[in-house]
Amino acid sequence: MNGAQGRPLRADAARNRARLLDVATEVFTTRGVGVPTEEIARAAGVGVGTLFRHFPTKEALLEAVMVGRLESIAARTARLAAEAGPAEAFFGCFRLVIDQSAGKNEFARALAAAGVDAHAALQESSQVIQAQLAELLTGAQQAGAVRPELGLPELIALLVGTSTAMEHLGSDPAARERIFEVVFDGLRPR
Amino acid sequence: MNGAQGRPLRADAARNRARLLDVATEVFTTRGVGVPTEEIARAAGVGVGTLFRHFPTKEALLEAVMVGRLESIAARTARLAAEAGPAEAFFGCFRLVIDQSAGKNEFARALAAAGVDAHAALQESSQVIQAQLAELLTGAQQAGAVRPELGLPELIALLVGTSTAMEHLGSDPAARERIFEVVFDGLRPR
DNA sequence: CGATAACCTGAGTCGCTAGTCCGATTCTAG
DNA sequence: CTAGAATCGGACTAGCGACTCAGGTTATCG
Repeated sequence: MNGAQGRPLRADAARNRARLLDVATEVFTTRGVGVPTEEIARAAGVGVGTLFRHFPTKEALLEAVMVGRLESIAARTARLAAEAGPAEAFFGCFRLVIDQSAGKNEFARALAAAGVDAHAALQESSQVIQAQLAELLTGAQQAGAVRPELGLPELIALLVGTSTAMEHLGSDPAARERIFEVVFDGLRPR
Repeated sequence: MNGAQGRPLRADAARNRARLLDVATEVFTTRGVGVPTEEIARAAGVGVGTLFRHFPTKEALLEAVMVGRLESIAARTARLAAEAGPAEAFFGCFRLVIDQSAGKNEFARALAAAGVDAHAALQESSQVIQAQLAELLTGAQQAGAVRPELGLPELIALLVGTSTAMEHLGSDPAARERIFEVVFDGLRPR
């Protein structure tokens, strides 16, 4: 994550940075991006100054959190894609992305709203995932498991949409499953 | 909307109120709820004082905008439901709600975030629509056009999700149509 | 065990925005 | 046309939250 630029962080600094990221991920995900920075600093047991030393901007903190989540998703997706046939891999990854994306939509909005559409680091991880998704999609399409007329933009829109639908459903597992059935059946060829 | 309480508004006051609502609807929908109140007042050609005279709170303004949109949707839904068979009515209203809901999701969030979940006026219009949707749903299910295991919560989640998916697609009509096909096919019985 | 550079702290600054207040400005009844 | 009540305008206040800085603290190296 921290590309090991220049010199290594001092031990306590590295600890604080990691703690900050953990807490921020937790807080932003469960309570939204509107939570004040000071509260995150307190929850991590450091002063605001420390937070801003590591992440010069609230936006930078959001971005770091986002990159972490994206990288985690990319890793799991890669593993899953290697272990299953085209159809299972595709639908399995669809589920995975949805399950891992609680609150992620709000992040993306906040970042998009705050100036540049997406910074370099973000765009990179994002493109890794998009490439994976594209490959899964064409694989599943060639296997006859997904409608051939769909492209990557539609897939992404459906992922975001399904994620939002799940957020509005609370955590009733049966209802979630019904949503998955609707979407998956709709994705299959006529 | 303004339930004709007490005395009628003075002519200029009524004009200003309507203008304010129009502008707010436009601005909030296209640029999000973060736009400062003062900007809305200026765009409507009045001072902030006037805005706050008519809507004592920014939240109240949001709510008024929301109620207006909900009422408009409810009216169109009712018309459409009366003029078509169960299946056409159901799918037609689904489209209608999606088309009319640009930016509405953000409203709902903002309101939910700002204190009480939904105020009286909002809840009323919202329940009108929910009742309509419930009726359309069971009608379509009895006609065998929609999977019988789906309930109103799932339908609403799908509406919100589809709306979000559309937002992420820009305005490419062909792609929008493909999303509709996926969702509609998924809604039909196995 | 110092010496020193890196790091931490948190009160304070700055900018932004929701909401107030009252003199100035219409509208409308008669 | 005129009184006067309703309405308007927009400078002003209050409060919040992102970000800074002048010390005090601590890891690390020789």
